[in-house]
This record gives sequence, structure tokens and C-alpha cells, in this order.
Amino acid sequence: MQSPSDTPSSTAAGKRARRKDARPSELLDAALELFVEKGFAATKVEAVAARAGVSKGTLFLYFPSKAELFRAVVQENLAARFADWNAEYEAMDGGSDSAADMLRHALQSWWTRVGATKLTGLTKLVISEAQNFPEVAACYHTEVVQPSQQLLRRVIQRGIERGEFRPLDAEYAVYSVTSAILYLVMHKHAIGLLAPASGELMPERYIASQLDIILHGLLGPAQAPPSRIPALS
Amino acid sequence: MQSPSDTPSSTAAGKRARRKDARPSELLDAALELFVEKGFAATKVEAVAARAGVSKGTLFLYFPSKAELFRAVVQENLAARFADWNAEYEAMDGGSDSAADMLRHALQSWWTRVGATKLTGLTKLVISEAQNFPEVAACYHTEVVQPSQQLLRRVIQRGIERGEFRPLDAEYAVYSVTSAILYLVMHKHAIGLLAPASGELMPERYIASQLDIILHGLLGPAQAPPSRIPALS
Amino acid sequence: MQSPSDTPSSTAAGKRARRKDARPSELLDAALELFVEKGFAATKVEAVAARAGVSKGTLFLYFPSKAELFRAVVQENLAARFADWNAEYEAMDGGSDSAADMLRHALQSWWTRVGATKLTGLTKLVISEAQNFPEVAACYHTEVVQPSQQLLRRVIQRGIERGEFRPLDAEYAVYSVTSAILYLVMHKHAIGLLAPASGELMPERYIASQLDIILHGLLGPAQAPPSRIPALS
Amino acid sequence: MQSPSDTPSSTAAGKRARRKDARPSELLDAALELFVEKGFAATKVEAVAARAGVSKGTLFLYFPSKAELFRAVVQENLAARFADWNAEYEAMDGGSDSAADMLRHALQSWWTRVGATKLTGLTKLVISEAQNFPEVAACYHTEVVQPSQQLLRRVIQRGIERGEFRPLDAEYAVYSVTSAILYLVMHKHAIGLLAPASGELMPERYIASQLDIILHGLLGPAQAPPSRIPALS
DNA sequence: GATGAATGAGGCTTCATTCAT
DNA sequence: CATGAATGAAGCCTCATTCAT
Repeated sequence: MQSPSDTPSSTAAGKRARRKDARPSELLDAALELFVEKGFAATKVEAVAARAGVSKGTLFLYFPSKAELFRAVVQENLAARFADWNAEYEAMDGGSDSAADMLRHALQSWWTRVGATKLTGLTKLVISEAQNFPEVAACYHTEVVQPSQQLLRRVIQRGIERGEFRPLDAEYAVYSVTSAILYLVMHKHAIGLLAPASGELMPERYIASQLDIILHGLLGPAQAPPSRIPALS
Repeated sequence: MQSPSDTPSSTAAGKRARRKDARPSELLDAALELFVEKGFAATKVEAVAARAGVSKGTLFLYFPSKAELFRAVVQENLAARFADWNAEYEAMDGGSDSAADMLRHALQSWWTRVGATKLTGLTKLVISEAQNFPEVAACYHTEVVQPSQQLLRRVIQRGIERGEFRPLDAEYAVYSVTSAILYLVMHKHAIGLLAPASGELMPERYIASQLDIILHGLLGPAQAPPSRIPALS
Repeated sequence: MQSPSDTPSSTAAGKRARRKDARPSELLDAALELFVEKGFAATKVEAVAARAGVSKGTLFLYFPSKAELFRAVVQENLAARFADWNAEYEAMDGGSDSAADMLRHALQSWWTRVGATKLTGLTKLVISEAQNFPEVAACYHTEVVQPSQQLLRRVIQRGIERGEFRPLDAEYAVYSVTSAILYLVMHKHAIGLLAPASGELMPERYIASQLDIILHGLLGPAQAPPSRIPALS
Repeated sequence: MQSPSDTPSSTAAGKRARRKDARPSELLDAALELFVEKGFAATKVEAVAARAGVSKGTLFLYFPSKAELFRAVVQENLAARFADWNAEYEAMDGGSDSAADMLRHALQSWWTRVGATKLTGLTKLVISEAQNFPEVAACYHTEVVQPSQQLLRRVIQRGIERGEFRPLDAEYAVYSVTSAILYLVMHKHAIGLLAPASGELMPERYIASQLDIILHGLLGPAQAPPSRIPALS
């Protein structure tokens, strides 16, 4: 039960302080968008500042250089994503669902928590700039890619051990899931823009299709589920 | 009937000319590599020239600007790839293989003809720079992406019609194949470099795994093939 | 009623703003001088910036390109010159002087208002670069050359109609005045520098001589004025 | 009575030799035109070579640098012009014409021998590039300007001494003639191009008008000639 | 803190000049 | 001699970064 005004400058100066505190994240949001859109080199710091509603000089009050801004963009969004993944991870490990359900759940929760948000830009960004920022890429790999893959591998492994899945190459089966995710990300940020006239890709339908095929592909002949043709959402 | 010196300047004067003829493609090769590695903006024309073994100025004898060099890189490699795809297309359409074999063949021939070459860089390049070169991206989409997807869609459709595959969402099932391909491309040029220490991805094993799961996922319960565990190549 | 410090930042913050306002015209002055001296192509933007006391980059804050700087140089000085010509025009048209006096006045006021200033450089500049900047030249012709020639033609025409001048080719008689002016301009900016050792040309004496001969040449035998030998100013 | 074939290689190799000897002057002609049109800096040596019908490299066989080419252009045409001026000079000095006739003749012969040819470009060229090539300009001044002015000054002086002309400032009266000439030159190469739509300047009429006014202006009241209105040639 | 004018290193591009053929 | 492919110094312009206000 903390008093609502525990800091001296809560009423008047508070608003400015909150604004001030918000600056960095407004800049990070603007930077994420622009880096994803145009790439690191083609993005001008002035454009980032402008999109965040501040002046060029202000950006340098919070980030010592453009490269540091880039690193901060990744770090910041990494944290957010990682927290969520962690929650997901524990929730799934604890339950007693079938491996198929766990995979279904993993993909679908990825979509709602990450795929449908601007966080997907981070993946595209890190991949695009991997060569120019190896430390950042390595960090991303350690924090995001490896844990996700480990989690998926464990689920698949358990499915095999339980006889739910066919006996297959568990390590590489993971890529069936990650490639499905990556394609959706790249479609959103690049492929889909190659030809705006071409038919839109409907994410839910895409995920349903991929899940249907992957699970059918993993499951042993006995457990083959009633082949649901995905509703054309 | 060969006179030993039919043209007086066949050896002497020819060397220059041969070099001149080779220059454009040497430059295009160098440019493809560097654009893929660092992106368009971060690649210096001087570096392209240096990798091709010529000086800065020479590049501009063959390409009027850096942007035109980029376009030429895509056009040039597009032609090569498209010719191969065409050959593949006709070979497959004419045969009387099962749809599964056709898909298997499509993926494997893609690997030998494209995936294992530096042509994969083109895909990564076009995707990375799609926003900054929309016309190039559109061209790539028309020339490469759409034909490939149409071909795959037709194969899958036929498999369904023949009862070989389950009745599923043929249009979206295509993405199971394209996402598998895209992931391999992106792994080669970006993901694999995120963490050099992480285990290498073996392309043949990757393709075998994806094929196994996709085909299992597509096939009707009856036709389920003997679940071959891919040899750890 | 003056408060000694009405605005807090009147002195401090104002200095920057005042500099910023002055920059464009400082740059235009420097550019005019250098373009006249060396020509457009041989003038380096860095030299213009240096003469204006700023760095290379600053120039581009105010003018988007070297060619635009050139256009601005002409436009800017055109305005100045044209305003004066307009004033002159009305002053002369309204008066009831003799045509001879009007011509005398025209030449002499041209000297004080234009000929003796750095504005003459504009004429040399536009003529020298006419082929490379046709639109600028056309503009100069419309704004400066044609009005001046029309004014002179009208004066001469009136002199002829009044019987003050001989009946001569009024249209071409104008060139006696304009050629006198052009020679002075070109002498100042080029001819006079051909041989620094050669005797200086004294502008007042030059104008007196030209006026003496032109007026003598125009006047009818009756009105021939007392042949004043120009004072060796 | 030289035999028509006194050199061994007169028939076959002669043509090539003549061509070879002609090369430098073809290059000089091309260079004069382009330097006049675009200025020294904006003229590309490749354009000069192309207009002369040879390759870039060939130009450098005859002229060690672009600057030397420029000097040669002036020197070469200077010689031609100076020879003519010399002939004119002696012809006039020897005769017993009136000073007025001599001036009339001087202007008219200038027109046919120089004004109507591409030699006028030389004047424009030297004036335009005077600052960047002071030695060339000085040479031009010594070789062309000073002799012409001296000649004109002597004619006018004699006219005054004989009582043919009014007693006027002989030294500056010269400028009435030179300014008339310069204007025609600059009109041909620059002013006339400012506004192609504006009425053409007819050189003969221009010269007639200027001569009429100048001579009227110089002559004493007694000798005033029948004021010929110049025929609208 | 916030601003935006100023800076100058660095990249793209041109073009005079060289030189192997 | 003639060619034109190759060179690289130099110029225009951009933009990350600084700093006076």
C-alpha cells in the first residue's frame, strides 16, 4: 500500500519525467521499424529521431552512436520476447498434453505473442544484418534461437519416445517448425512486398496448413488424426 | 587444314578483348558475393572492384552506377536460374512419376542446381533489399517465385486428384516446400553465421528430413511409404 | 518604457539565428565572385564554402546542389538589379528631358548602380555559362536584357520622332549603347586582366568618351552640341 | 616545274601522310568549337577526339595534355588571324584614303576575314578562360589586342590631325570600335543564344548601324556625310 | 535537457592520362 | 601510329556526430 505520491515531483514534473523516461523506448520503436524497413545502413538517424518525434541531437543523448542504437534495439526486444518464451516454456513443460498438442500450442502462441506483433521485425533485422553485427547476431542466437530449438527438440523427442511420433530424426525435424515460422516472418517483412498484387497470405490459414502437414508427417500411422481440412478463415 | 596462324593478332590482341568480355561477369560475381554478405548500402563499389581484381573506375566502364550494378546482378543470375527451372519444369511435367516422386525430385534437383551454388545468395539478396529496390523484387517475383510456386501447386494438386495425397489446402501446402527451401537459403547466408560454434547444418540430411515429414504429411494413410529414417549422410 | 532585458535569450540565442539568416547571402556572394572568376565548372564548392567562411557541408544545408547554387546566384542578383532598373525606368519615362539627356543619364546611372558594383559579374557569368544553363540564360534575357533594350529603344525612338536625333535605324542604334556597356563589363572581368601591365581603363573617362561619340553620332546636324572634350577625369 | 612524284611514297602512302599531318589541325578545330561552346573545364577530351574522328589516345599523341591543347588552339588561330591583320595593316597604312574610309574598311574587312568565320570563337574563348590561363590571355593581348588597338588609334589620331575628325579623346575613341566588334562576337557565341526566339541580329545591318553612328560621332560638323540610312540588308 | 546548425570523413562518380595490344 | 581498356586523383554530395545556444 504505497502512497500514490512518494516522489516529490509527482504531479507537475511527473508527466515530463514519464515522457522523458519514455524517450528511449519511443526511439527504439522507431528505430526497429526503420531498420526493418530499410536496413541498418540505409536508415538515417534523423529519420529515426523524426519518427520518434524528437530532434537528431536528442537521439545522441540516449545512444552514443548509430551502432549502439542498433544493439539496443535488439537487446530491448530480446528481453521482451525472451520473457514470454520463458513463460511459455515452463507452462508447456509442466503440463501433460500430448506432444502434438504441445507443438500446436507452441506455434499458435508464437503467432499471437510474436508473429502478429512488430517483434517479427527483429528476426528479419538480425538475419539481414548478421554479417555486419556478429556479436548482436550471436547474442540473438544464444538468447532466442537456441532456447526455442531446444524446447522444440525436447517436445519432439518426447513424442517419439512415447510412440506418439514416428521414429525420425528429431534434431532435424525441428527445422520443419522453425522454417514454417521463418517463412511467415520473411513473408511479412519482405516476400509479401515483392508483389503487392499477388494474393495475400492469410496467417491463420498458413499456420493451420503447416501444422496439419507437419503433424501428419510426424505422427505414426496409428495416431493419424481426422485429416482436418483447415477452414478457409 | 588449320593454318598455324590464321589471324595475325589472334594471340596478342585477343588477350585484351577476352579480358574485356570477362569483366562484366567477374564484376557481377564479386558484386553478388558482397551484396549478399554486407547488403547493398554497406558494400562499397571499391570493394566490388577490388574483389574482381580491377580498379574503382573500371567498374563504371561496365555499369553506369551502383544501383544499375545491383539490377544487373539480379537480372544476370535470374536468367541462369530461370533457364534451369524451365528445363526442370518440362522434364517433370512430361514424366509419369508419382506426385511424391516429383516433389522429391523437385527439392533434390533444386539443391544440386541452385541450393548448393552461390545462386542462393540471389534469394537472400532480393529479399534483403526488396524495400529499397521494389522493381527488382517485383521482377524476381514474376520470374522466379511465381513460376516455382505454380509448378509446385500443380504437382500437389495432381497428387490430390489422383488420391495420392490427402485432400488438403493445395494452395497453402505449397508453402511447406517453399519454406523448407527458404530456410536452407537463409541458413546458408545468415542463420548459420549467427553462431559459428553451433552445430553445422547438413543440407542433405536437412532435405531428407523435410521431405520425409512433408511427404508423410501429404500422403493419404494408405500410401504411407516405409518410414525411411534418413541416413546420417 | 524599455525594459532592459525584455526577452531572456535575446542576445544569446539570437546569434545563431542571425548567422543562419545571413548564411545564404554570404554563400551567394562568395559563389558569384568565384563563378565569375573561374567559371562554373572550375569552381569547387569547397572553395565557395571556404570563401564564405563555412565548411563544405554547410553549403548543402542551404542549396541542394552546385547547379542550384548557380541558379540561386543569378536569381538573387537578378531581383536586385531589376528593382533598380524599374525605378530608373519610371523616373526617366516621367521626366521631360531631352532624349540625349535621358541616354546620358541612363548610362551614368547604370554605372553608379550596376557598373561600379560586383553586379557586373552577373552579366559576365550568365554570358559565359549560357550554353550550360540555358534556362538561367533565358531568364536573364527576359528579366534584364529585353527590358533594358526596350527602354533604350523607346528613348531613341522618341529622339528621332522629336527631330532631336537623325532619322536612323532605331532598333540597331540601341546596340551602340549596349555594346558600350558590355565592353565595360567584360573589361572589368576579363579583358582588363589579360595584360595587367597595359594601361588601366578609367571607367568615367570611358563612359564620357562613348557618350560623346554616340550622342554626336545620333544627333542631327542642327543640334550638334558644343563638342566637349571630356575632362581627363 | 617540280615533278609530281618527287617523294618515294607519294601515291599510296601520301594520302595517309596527308591525313596524318591534318590530324593536329582537325583536333584543333574540334577543340576550338567545343571549348567555345562549353568552356574549357566542361569540355571532355574524349568529345574533342570524337568530333575530330579519332580516339582519345590519339589526341595525346599530338598534345601532351588538355591544357596544352588549349594553348595550341589559341596559338594556332592567333597565327592565322595575325597574318591577316598584318596584311590589312600595311594595306591601310600605305593608302591615302580618308580616316573615315579606313575605319569603314577596317570594320568591314574584319567582318569578312574574322567576324563571319569561326575565328570569333577564339575571342570568346580567351575572354572566358582568361583567369584560368593568364599566359595565354597575355599572349593574345600582345599579339592581337594591342596591335589592333594601336592601328585603330593611329587612324583616329590621323583623322583628328587632319581635321577630318573632331578633336576628341583619341585613346578612348578606339573603344567605340572595339566595343562594337566585341558585342558582335559575344552575340554570336552567347547573347544570341540566350533567347533563340528573340529576333535575329543581322550582322551587316549591325555593322552599318555602328559605323554610321561612330563615324557621325567622330566627324567634325563640316564633314558630316549624307546621313545614309543603312539599307535593311 | 533539447535543439538544429555546423562539421568533415567517406562514398559514388567523372575524366584526364597511361599503356598494352 | 592508333586504339580503347584501365587507372586513380579529385570533385560532388551525404550523413553520423558534435556543440553552442
